[in-house]
Amino acid sequence: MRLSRYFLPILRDTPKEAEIVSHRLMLRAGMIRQQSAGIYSWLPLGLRVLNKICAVIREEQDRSGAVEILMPTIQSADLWRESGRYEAYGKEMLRIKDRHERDMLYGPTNEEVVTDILRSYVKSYKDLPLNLYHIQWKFRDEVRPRFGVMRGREFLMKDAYSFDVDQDAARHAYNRMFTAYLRTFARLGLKAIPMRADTGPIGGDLSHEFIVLAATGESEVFCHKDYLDYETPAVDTDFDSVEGLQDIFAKWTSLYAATEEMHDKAAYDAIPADKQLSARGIEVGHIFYFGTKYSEPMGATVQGPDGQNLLVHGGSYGIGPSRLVAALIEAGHDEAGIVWPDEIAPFDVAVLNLKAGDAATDAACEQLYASLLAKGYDALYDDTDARPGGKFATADLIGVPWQIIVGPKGLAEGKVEIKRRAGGDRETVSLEEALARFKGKAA
RNA sequence: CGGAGUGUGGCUCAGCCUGGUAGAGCACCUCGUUCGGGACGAGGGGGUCGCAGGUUCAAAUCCUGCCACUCCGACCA
Repeated sequence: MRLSRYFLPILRDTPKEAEIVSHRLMLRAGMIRQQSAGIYSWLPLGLRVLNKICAVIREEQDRSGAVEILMPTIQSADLWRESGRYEAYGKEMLRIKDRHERDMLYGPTNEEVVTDILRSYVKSYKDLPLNLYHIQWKFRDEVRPRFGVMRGREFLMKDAYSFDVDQDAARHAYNRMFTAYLRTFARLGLKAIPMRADTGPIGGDLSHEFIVLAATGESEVFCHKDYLDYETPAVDTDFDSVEGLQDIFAKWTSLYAATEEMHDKAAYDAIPADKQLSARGIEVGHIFYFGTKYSEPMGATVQGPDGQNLLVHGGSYGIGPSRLVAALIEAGHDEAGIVWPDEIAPFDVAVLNLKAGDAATDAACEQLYASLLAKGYDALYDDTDARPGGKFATADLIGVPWQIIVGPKGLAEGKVEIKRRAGGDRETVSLEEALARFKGKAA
């Protein structure tokens, strides 16, 4: 992308409403624009990051055996009356009427819709297990939205729904998502610790929140320090192995870890003092097993081998990609701006032309830029006539992991500079070497 | 929903107390000089002062009501 043709509205001043660092940086880097309390437009840079996060989530959901669908944002109140939640949900649910005065709502979650899909098509135990997920915008009319996209009213959510013939099978489905979540957050460069959680209005008796430790987290959390050193389940994890996944689950739940609501002071005090970890945390994922809570009132059954109708056992599993953008910034930033994990950065590499208009620097930059594109990189070419200092500041602010700095002085000796965003290490190399250094995105 | 604030050009803010017909910096446009860590000079464009009503010869400024947004708390798969 040529910066001169892109839409990147960088702000030099920090908008006054932003209190926490992720919100400030998202506004300054031109990633989002607030349209209303807790409701945001995603600008090109923000959308790139959001899409990259979704791509990682999709890969790990697919790997675990979940199947992607897409359900609507607007739902009929009738389904929610069936489950009993139309009355139970409260003012957080945005209720609307269509032109025929029919009660509709903007979905805060999708258990009812997905259960309706399941009961309509799935009639045999042979069709289970099944896990359907989608990535869709949700709306919850929070009393007090805050912290930018960290706690918005409208937010993107990946929600998966598992269906199984009995509790044991559902337990395995739960472990699959548990494992997929460990892998997803690790790939995003986050240390997310599963903690026993309250099940809230969704109900059920098995639930974990995945918490990222961050100074600006919304809740207080307590856990055993050893979790920080636990290894992420491998890429070749067998998601069909009941024992294998149960082992992973057992290991990752063996030590104490709880949020404030579930905190057991006695159990925490029993941890050796040097292993106690009390910190603030951001909830980035939440998984539930809720049994027949929805299948029973909504009549979702399959026929078993003996011809009997069995109520389907369900679970639901959520990750908030839009909140993750903020969580990643909270976890990765410095004075100059955002430091993304390489896989999530909006651009892989930037070419900074320090003197646009100079024939030699233009030619070298064009060559580098074309080469990077040909090798599959998301490359950003700053071909504007901005001051060099501004170019450095912009590239650092938006967090481009690799920056190739091309100016007339260095070029006179055939040299360019390669800078690593994280840590700021710089290296002067020949133009040829810079070209060779970036071998291809897959490599 | 309780408490506290804020609304003035795209952004950050001054002006309000003590009414007199709107300013600064950044950003933007033009020209020139520049260009290796957010340049400089000259010229220029852009504002229903959140909205409505009231007081007054006169309202960004005073009064009333409303709206929006922010922060603290309660709330929150």
